[in-house]
Amino acid sequence: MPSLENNKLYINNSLKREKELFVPLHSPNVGLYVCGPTVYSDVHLGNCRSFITFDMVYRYLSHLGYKVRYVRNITDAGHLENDADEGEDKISKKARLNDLEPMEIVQTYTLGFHDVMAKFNAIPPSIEPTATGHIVEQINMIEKIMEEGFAYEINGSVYFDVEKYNANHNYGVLSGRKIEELISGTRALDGQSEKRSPLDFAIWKKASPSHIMRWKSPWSNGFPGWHLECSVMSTKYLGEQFDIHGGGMDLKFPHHECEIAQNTAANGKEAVQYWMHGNMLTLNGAKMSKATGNTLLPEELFTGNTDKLTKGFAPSVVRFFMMQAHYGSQLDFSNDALIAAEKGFNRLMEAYEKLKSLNAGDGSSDFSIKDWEGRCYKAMNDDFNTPILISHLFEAAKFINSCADQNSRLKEEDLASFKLILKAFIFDVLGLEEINKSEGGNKLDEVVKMLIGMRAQARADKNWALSDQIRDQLSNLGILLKDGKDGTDYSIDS
RNA sequence: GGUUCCGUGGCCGAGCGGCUAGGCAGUGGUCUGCAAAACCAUCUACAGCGGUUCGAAUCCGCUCGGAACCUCCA
Repeated sequence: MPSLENNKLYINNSLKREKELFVPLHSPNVGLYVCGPTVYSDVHLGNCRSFITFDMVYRYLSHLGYKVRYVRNITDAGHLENDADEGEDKISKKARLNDLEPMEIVQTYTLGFHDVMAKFNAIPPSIEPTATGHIVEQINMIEKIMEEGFAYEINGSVYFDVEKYNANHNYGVLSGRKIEELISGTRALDGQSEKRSPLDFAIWKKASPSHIMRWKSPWSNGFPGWHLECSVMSTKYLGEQFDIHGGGMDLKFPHHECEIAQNTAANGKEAVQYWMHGNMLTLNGAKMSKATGNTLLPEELFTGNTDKLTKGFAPSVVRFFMMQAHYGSQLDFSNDALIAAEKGFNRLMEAYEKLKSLNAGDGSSDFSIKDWEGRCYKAMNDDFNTPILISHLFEAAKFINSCADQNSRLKEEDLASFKLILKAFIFDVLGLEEINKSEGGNKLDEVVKMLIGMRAQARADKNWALSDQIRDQLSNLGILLKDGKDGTDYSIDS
């Protein structure tokens, strides 16, 4: 493993639109902020891809030896449903419709989110702050932005003055949008707006009488604008300047653009060094979206209980499927692709299992572990190129199989480091998990081994009828026997 | 309409000027009592048309097709 000083990690910085050498502000400490979910309904698989992507990023940075403070928020207020003026807070609305406390909604879906993340083997962030837990800080930031002259109050609401900000700063640095085009492209200039410009966005909204979620502020009883919470919480926990900010591609504009404006307006400098954007998971060629019903819930995926799938898939298989594509590329979800991924995943895991019981050969090795390790790091250092890493893992699998068939060999010390490196990349970095062979506990394993023993005897007696019967009946149960040179192994179809 | 991006073999997906990943599926072998697994070998590509270059899937232009964002979204 390369040392922190020697490792050269390149990150595709969305802000610069090019790969840049990653140099943390305060190495070995790294600050990572990722936009979390709005907890007003179940997370779908598209949401999960983003979080799994940044889980991988967090894992790799940690693996390299960085001390990462990983902050991912829970949006539990302030997320308006539509245009800022008429919009209702999503959580507030859901609570009103179901006659529940907003915090009941928040609790339900936060727990659901955590449950799904755990199934995907995502490591919880170091800090998971909520918007409602940081109202005071948000009010403070609004005051600061106002003091700097980049926001104005009208009727108890406070708006960020985009045009004023743009006079000395660049509103559009991230998204590549030009303010003039934004103005001309704005629809619904129906004169209802109290904002000075349609581009301005709310950082504090006065609550309408029906709005349940409200807090006292110098301007009104109201609630914070959605974009504000991320600026506030990232600043609070990671400082006015920090290393990496991640999120889905769809958040680039306006959310991230507004975050940049807020931070810069309040603190006079850009907060984020490297912006990373995960691309969309599509279904039938279009982005997953609750609004259109084009979604897949993790639960449907695990159980196969949906007409979009022919069977259920283990969370690790789905994770592996996602890792086979680069995080920056759009990925289309399909049953066929999942089945192919599952087979590949199983092959990789079986090779890893084989490696555990591999014997070292004497003399030299037929495979340069050191070179191979270098290639693995090179792939990950090139903007977290997990598909390339996986291709190297399959190369390793091929070699393991060859050793198991005694066509190749590996000397003692190489074998030891091979095991360590492969384990690190499969489990620590990619975050995959072995699908438990013996779901019914160890007893199933023992029973299968017993049957394998009986079959071996039958084969020795040339009792093919019996040996095939054992094999076929196990096969019908989804237990596949695999005859190798050193006896019989088995795998269980999920 | 504007902004960002993409079109790779039967399918999924890397590569982003020369060395033409990987997985799944296919084909031919080896092994095996047979089969599966495993191993070895192997066939299908770079949307179209121009241009730059000694050389392009990779750069430039145009055409066609698709996506995300410009309302909420991971």
